[in-house]
Amino acid sequence: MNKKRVQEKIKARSVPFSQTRSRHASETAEDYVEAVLDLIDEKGECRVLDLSRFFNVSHVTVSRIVKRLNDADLLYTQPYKPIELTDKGYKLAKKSKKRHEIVLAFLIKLGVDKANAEIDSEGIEHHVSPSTLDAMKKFLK
Amino acid sequence: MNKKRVQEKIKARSVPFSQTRSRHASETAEDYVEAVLDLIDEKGECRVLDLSRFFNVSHVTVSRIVKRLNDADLLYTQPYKPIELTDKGYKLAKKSKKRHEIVLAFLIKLGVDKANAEIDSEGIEHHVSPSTLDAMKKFLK
DNA sequence: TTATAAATGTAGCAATGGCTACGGATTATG
DNA sequence: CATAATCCGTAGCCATTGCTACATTTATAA
Repeated sequence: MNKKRVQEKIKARSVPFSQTRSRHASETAEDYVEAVLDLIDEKGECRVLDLSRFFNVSHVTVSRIVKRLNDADLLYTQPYKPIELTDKGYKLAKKSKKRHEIVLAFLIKLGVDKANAEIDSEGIEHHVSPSTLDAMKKFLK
Repeated sequence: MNKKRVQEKIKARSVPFSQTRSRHASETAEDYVEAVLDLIDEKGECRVLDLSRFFNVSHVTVSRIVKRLNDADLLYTQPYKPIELTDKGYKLAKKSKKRHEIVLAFLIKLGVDKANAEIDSEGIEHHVSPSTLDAMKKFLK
């Protein structure tokens, strides 16, 4: 096999990595809108400090990310006020939450203990294609 | 429920996120040593440009990461020379590769098409606890 | 109402992982 | 062996996500 051909073969294997990188980019947004949805559900409103506790990061980290997601029209925030979801953010949150629940239920049905299933599902949910999600749903039935 | 109790409840849910963040930190290292192992296997040696093609990133990105992994004693590199794995790097690579293969085989057996299984397994493999990996192995039998 | 506590914002630092542009080193080829 | 092609290093930019320290705003309580 000549050199060019080898290089093309190597390049061809890069697709999963490019995809994974692009999924990483949306992870934060998905986690945050999902958390906002949960927190509003559970305590009536969502504050910067609630998110900071929820993710176990400093309030500064949260506040910066919230600002960005506000600019991305995923949530709505004003200084010293509770955080709310936009329509776009709400839809994304619902979708992420659903996917997260399916992955968690899937792992548990697969035989994983609850503690590990909760940890792993959080990492895995962002890397599940519609095709894999379907397969998990079928397995659950 | 009083305020303190609510805050503790929220904080308790942060564990999966902390875990996921710490797993993210080792993702790059695992991907790189695994790639080095594969590339040495396939073309006899591993060069910066091979990795750059493999991951579809610039050679600069690769070169910086390679330097860091060299400092972390995972691989061995000298200017303008091929990259080799240290013992520590080799062990990590073998372990990652094995885990990656199991996740991929698992997804395929679950009914996911090969293309999506390859993409998803790359993202998922870094978020699979030993417990989940065991469950996948059992499913494969 | 005023003092304190709690919540949030801002400034600024570090590490990581993207990039382009440029130049030096090495290898291949005529 | 000289020149071209390829490989790789360095400088320096950006975005993201951590952090501490300090300032400001809002809420609570004396």
